[in-house]
Formats: sequence, C-alpha cells, structure tokens
Amino acid sequence: MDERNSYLLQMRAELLRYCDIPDEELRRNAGMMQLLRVEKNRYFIDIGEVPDKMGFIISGLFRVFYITEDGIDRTLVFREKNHFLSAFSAFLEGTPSWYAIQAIEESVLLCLTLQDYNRMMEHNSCWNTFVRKYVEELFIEKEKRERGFLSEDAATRYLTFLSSYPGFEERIPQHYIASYLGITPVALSRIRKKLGKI
Amino acid sequence: MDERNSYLLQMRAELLRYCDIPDEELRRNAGMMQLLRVEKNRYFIDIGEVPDKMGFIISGLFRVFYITEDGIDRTLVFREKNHFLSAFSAFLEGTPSWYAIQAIEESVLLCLTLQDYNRMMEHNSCWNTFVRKYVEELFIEKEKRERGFLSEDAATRYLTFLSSYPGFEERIPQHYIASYLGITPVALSRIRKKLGKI
DNA sequence: CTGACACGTTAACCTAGGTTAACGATCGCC
DNA sequence: GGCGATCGTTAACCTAGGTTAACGTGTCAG
Repeated sequence: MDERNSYLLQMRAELLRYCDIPDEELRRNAGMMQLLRVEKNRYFIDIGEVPDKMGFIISGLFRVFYITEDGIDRTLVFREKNHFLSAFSAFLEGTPSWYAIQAIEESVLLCLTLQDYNRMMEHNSCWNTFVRKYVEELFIEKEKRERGFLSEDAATRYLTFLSSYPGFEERIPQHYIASYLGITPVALSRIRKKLGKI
Repeated sequence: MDERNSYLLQMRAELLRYCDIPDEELRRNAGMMQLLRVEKNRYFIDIGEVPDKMGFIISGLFRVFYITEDGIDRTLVFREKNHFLSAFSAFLEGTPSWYAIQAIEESVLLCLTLQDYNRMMEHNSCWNTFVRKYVEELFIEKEKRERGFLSEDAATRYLTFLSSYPGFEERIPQHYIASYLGITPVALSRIRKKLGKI
C-alpha cells in the first residue's frame, strides 16, 4: 500500500476545504511534505524552541500547553487528525515558542519546513489565501474561547468542551482537561460528580 | 485644510506597516473609503446586525462587547485610532454579529463596504497578504488574552490592562474596564483599593 | 436650583473554586 | 509477583470574587 500517498490525499482534501489550489501547486507542495511519527508524550515542539516546521495531523492527538509562573500546566487547545499544527506566531516570526506541543497519543504528521513554507507563499498567492482563511478560523475559535472565560463558569465550560470535542473525553486524561478549562483536577472531579447526579 | 486627505494618509501609513501595497492600489482604495462620524455612546455595529462595513479609526475610542445570557455586559476589546474595526467573522460570512461596537468617545472613521472589500481582494493579491498579516496579529492578541484568563487573577489582569493600554484608564469608565476583565465593578473597586495601598 | 440618574465606593454576606492531604485504582517495571 | 508512580476521588478548610444594598458624588434636564 502507498501509505504516504493516502496521507497526501487526506491533506489535500482538507486544503481544498479552504480555497481552490491548482493541481500544479498541490503537486509541488506534496514534494515538500515529510512524514513524522511522534510517540505518546513526546513533544512536536518544546517551550523555548524556535520552531522550524509546521505539521498536518494524519492521526493521533496533541495538546498545546505552557507552564505558568507558579509552575502550573495550562492547555490552550487540543488538536486531532485533519488539523494543522504549529507554534504559529513563533514559527512565522522566528522567535522561541512560549508553549509546547505534545502528543497525547502516538501520532503521525506531514511536516513542512519554514523554508519550504516561505517558498510556497512566494510561488503562488493561492497559499496566501489559504493561510488567511485558516487564520481567520483560528481567530474565530479563540473568540469563542474568550467568550467562555468571560461569561461561563467552569461547569458550563466543561459541558461546552464535551459537546465541541465529542470523543475527546475518553482520549484525554482528566487533569489535561482541567488544565484546558483553567481549573484544578480536584475542581473538575467535583464538577463531574455534581453533573453526574442530575 | 484637506481633512479627508490627511485621514487617507494616516490610514496609508498603517497599511504599509503590514506589507507593500502598490501606489495604484492605494489610490483605488482611497476612492472607496467613506468618512463616518460616530457620536459618543452610539453604535458602529449593533448586536444582531449583519455588518456591511469595516472601518479604520482616525480618532476616538470604541469598545466591542456583548450581553451574556444573564444580561451582563462583557467587553472583548477596546480600540482607538489607527486600528481597524469590524465584527470580523460576521462581516466576512454575512451573518448577524453576536457583539456590538460602541463609541466611548466621539469618533471618526474611514469606512469600506463589504462589496468594495471583496472587489479589492479580487483585484490585487496584496490585499490578501495584508489581511492575512492583520488577522495573524489579531490572533496573537487573543492568545495573550487567553493566557491571561488561564493563569492570572483579576488584579494581575488589571495591571496587564494598564500597561498594555496606557492612557485608557482615564478615558474608559471603570465599569467597562471591569466588563473587559471579566469581573464586577465592585470587585474592580476592591482591587484598585488594595493596589493603591501598596 | 433641584431632582433624577449614572457612577464609584464600601460593607456584609455568600459561593465557586483553590489548597492540602488522604485513600484507592491502575499501570508499568524490576 | 510486588513496588512505585501516576491518576482520579473525596473531604476539610481557605480565599477571590459575586451579590446586594447603602451611601456619596457629579452631571444634566427641567
């Protein structure tokens, strides 16, 4: 079986959801993508690292997190298959990333180097359009999360999490979910108990 | 004096901070921009409205806010001169906005209709690049705010607000600042008292 | 000038969630 | 098999911030 080829098709389908990309460009791009396997608990990008690659998740599950001044672990987002993965601003600006990206499950990625990314952007403006639409989506995602913090309590945020990420509940350890909700594992345990009793 | 022309130059300077835009395109764009004055407390865009315009702030101050299920007022962001202003996702997708944009001071804008925006985007890919970079910046801004909610208490968020928006403290009523921090005016008053005593 | 109203402050009380610690359960690993 | 280490739960206690309400001040309309 041609594994790599099926992966490229998987990514292609996702790219085309955003905008038209000529076959010629897709082919050029396909030549740049490198297969990467990340074991469970290993890091795709670490804190302080200047990221030189972005990825497209073929399978598996990641979490993006950082460590607060008090040494507490806070999760920004979870990402599974068919999503792009990068320490975005650090990648584009060539600065050290303040957050890490860790595999929660054994995962497979297609990777693109910064160099190739820049080549793509210069070669055809369709990539510019793609990135614009993609970042717009990221922005809207963050707006929703901001809204959650501004006007929902932890229990409501937990319910929102459950419904926006169906199935993640079983794949993600509870203390990581707490870390994503901005509460302690103890508090999440209490919330689950209370909700279960309704 | 040619007021309108000085406004256009002001916007041009801001546009060029993001990327190169050919003079020809700047001239085309200048022809599309319409002057709009918004009185204090009036809305640039209201909740539920399908926004048909975006703006560039020449002078004044706005806040972007929504109303929670419990009828509480929550502020997403404040914006002053030299920033672009829109209910972004709603503008692009043609859907009703879930938040409103209100002038806190008498303000002056240059406005662009959705139609002209789309024309610009199709006419030259430099606008695509501009929007991509601009949204990237918005995204990074939201990431910082997310980080605040995840790992800072209200007093720290207040201090962060003071240092990231110098001068806003005097221009914005305190209950709007509380609304931005995600706390009640009472809580903000307590925090200010405690901080003042140090 | 005056009454109404919007705004900030303060106090008293309440609640969601943090902190610490103890206790099982599970899962490697030797 | 046993022995830690990691994870979730529960309980006891603590604190930041919410809620309500009272009070002062400034502002503006009449």
